[in-house]
Amino acid sequence: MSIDDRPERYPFAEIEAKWQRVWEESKQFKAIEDLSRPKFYCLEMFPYPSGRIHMGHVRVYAIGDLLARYKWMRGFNVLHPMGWDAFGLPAENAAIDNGVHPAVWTHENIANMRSQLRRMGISYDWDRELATCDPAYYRWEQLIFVRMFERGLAYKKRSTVNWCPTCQTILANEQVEAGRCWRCDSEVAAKEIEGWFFKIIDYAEELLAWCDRLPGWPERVMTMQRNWIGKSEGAEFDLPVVGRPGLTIRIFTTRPDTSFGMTYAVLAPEHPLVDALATDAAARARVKAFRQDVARESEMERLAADRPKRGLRLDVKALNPFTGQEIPLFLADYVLMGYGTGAIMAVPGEDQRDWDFAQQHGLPIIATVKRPEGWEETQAYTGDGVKINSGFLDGLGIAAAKRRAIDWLVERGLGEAKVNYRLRDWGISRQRYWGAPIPILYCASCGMVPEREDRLPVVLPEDVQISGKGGSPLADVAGFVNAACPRCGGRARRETDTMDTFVESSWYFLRYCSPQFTDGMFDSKAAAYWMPVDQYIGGIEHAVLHLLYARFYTKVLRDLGLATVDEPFSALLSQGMVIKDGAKMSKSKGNVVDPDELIRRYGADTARLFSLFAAPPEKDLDWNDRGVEGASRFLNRLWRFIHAHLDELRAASPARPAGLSPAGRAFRRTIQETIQRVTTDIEKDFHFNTAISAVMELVNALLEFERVSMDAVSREERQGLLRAAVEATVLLLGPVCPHVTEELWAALGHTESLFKQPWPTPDAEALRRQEVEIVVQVDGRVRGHVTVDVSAAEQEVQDRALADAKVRPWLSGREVAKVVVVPGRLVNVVTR
RNA sequence: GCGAGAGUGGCGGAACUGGCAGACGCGCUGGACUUAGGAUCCAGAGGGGCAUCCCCGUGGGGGUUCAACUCCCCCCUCUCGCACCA
Repeated sequence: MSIDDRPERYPFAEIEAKWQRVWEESKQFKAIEDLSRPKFYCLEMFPYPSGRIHMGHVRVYAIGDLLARYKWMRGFNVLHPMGWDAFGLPAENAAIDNGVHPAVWTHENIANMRSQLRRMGISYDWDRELATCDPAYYRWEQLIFVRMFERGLAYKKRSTVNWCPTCQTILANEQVEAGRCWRCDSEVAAKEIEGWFFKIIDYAEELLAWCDRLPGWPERVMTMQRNWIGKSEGAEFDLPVVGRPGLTIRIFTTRPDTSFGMTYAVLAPEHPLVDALATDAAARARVKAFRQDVARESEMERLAADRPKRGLRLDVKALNPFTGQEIPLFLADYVLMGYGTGAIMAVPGEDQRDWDFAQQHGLPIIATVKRPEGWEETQAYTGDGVKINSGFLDGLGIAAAKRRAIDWLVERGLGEAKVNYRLRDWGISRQRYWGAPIPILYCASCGMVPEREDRLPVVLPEDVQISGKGGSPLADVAGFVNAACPRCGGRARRETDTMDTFVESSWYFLRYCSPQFTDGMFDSKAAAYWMPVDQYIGGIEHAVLHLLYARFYTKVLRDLGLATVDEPFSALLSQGMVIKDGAKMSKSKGNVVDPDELIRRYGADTARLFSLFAAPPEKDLDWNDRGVEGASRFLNRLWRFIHAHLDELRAASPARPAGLSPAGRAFRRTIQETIQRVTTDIEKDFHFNTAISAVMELVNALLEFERVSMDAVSREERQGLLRAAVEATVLLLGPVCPHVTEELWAALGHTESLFKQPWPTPDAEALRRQEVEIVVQVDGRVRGHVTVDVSAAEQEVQDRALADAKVRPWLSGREVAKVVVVPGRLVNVVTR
């Protein structure tokens, strides 16, 4: 007999389909702007329509729905939308593999995933659904691109970029993980190419500053963003090249105080000045060979930071402006062209990398900071101390010496204070088809010209051959490429790169505020009402990718006069991965759980219950099929109980708080305590797992009370309390298991939806205890328990504890040195 | 290497502000019901000592305290992020 045929199971399939239909037909979760009510914008990261939802989706959408429904019940006007991050490479790959057009493939996948999500019974306002591949969506992104272009925030440059040979496109820095493509894991190569960039560096300072002003974000994510932005303060100044008047090398340092210890200087191998410095043919040949060497190596093995540093000594020397001494110049692979000025002063005494290099090349090392007592010169010293061997800086501390050194440079016109960021501008050009076209044209007479706003959108043509063989597929579409110049009307060529799909996901949360708006990106009134997102939920993998881009784009939109918020997401919940057997679910490992199968066998409510119960949301969730059984058993038990007692429950009148039996009073307190616990678990730190375990305890107590109360208490009291407990259980469990609870709510005789009920609040009177159990310890070990009146004086509690029969033997023959009384908790008797 | 986080039963995980470690669930053991049990119900259960009772236990070592999973110091292990960023 198969599991599915068990007659004991409640009819979840029927119930779930029924309530999904009811909610949809009544448009129960439709969000309408209403200034008289507090709003709550609950958003989960929208999915890429890959074809099927996976367990990670089940988890994140279960979390989001719990919060959304909870907030509904708390009286908030909730916006809870869903849509599709619909542009992207997999659609193109599917086209290459199966000959299906990316648009067709994408729309089929959306239809399939939409129906899967509907079967989960999530409280979305489906009327706000959007897909980013819709021209009605990306036209606004193109408009913003034009505005950014006009302000210099979008620009084109030739540069060395990250090239994914498999995806055949540029990647942004954020999309390279340890030298590999974030999507396909191929090794990324350096390639010199022209591409479009967004000037995110202009916002580096503000993005960093707000990292301290978003208390609703996990510290972990903020730390990652701070590190990614990588602000460093220091100075930039010129080193004159000896014997070459007018020729100087600009360097950046965070330690201008160590300038007197500069014993050589280093340029990045690709530094543009190298050609001017290597004058004769032999020197040029050496430089060329060295560059090739470095290029080959850095492609092969750049992961090991501790590999030996390679260097090439140039024939020319530079001048240390602080000491007036000549110092050798090197090319070395440990200096990067992409950071600072691509050249450094080397201070081996106080920088470990310079120290390593100096050791390998026999270069002098000078200490410019006094070492602590017992310091052995086996490595660079990077700690604090007093300046030595540093001319006018001697005797100063490091911080003061930095300021003095910068002043000195400024006075002589040699340099200035400078702030650098690790963050680079966001490369958004993709040499691929399935993305939003960049609305730029190239005209022989006018040059680079943005498309006229009244001609937007630049629609992505559908009749395209996708071969996957390099180059932008759009370049082969004559009808797309050849166009009239927006300025002079002459012949022009369209840009054939498309935008990074992270651009679409950088503003979809704004579009949800007014998804059908046709006069602009979004209706500013609607956005002013709904924004910012009050709770954003998504995976940690976007800690710097999407979450940094979205913050940047929101600030750009604000500065363009569109958005009214500084930050898009007030609070962020980063949920952990779903793993099984200790590993991330993947086809190759054969440990994939299919949500469809799960819902078919157990129902959506069970799938949601287990997803929320098995682990707190920020931790990885270890999927366990037996655990799902347990969740299912719990719902069945509740279902059976309510149906077995339906007549009693329906007939019951609320238990009167006064005149309850002691057992009844205790049970009533359990109910109220559960309400309290569940509420704080949800509100305080999203600990849904403990909230659910509290409800499970209530159900256990309910079954127990049902067993023992038959003879112990009056019929009226029993039925009233059973009803109170059952109603609390159903209400508290509603946001977790909405279908079965809605059905049970109706079965109890209610005619209005469970999700229109106010969230229960605990009765303070019932929570109050008359007696408390006090732990009695002797020398820190539990030896007994006494029950005392809550109002008992400390002395009385102490006397009772010392008199307790279990405690007394531990005191005989010992002298009581001290008694610690913690009111309401414990007594600790310290003996000598 | 730098930065962040985490180490608690056989497993997932609880434990408020320092106050009974192991809630809840899984698995396990025993029992009931049953033709049957992979359903359901009841009971048990960190490890050890025949045991009402006691000892030992939150990665390891030290410390503070009447009292430490929780606070402080040192060490070990694991996960994640960055990876020569001057």
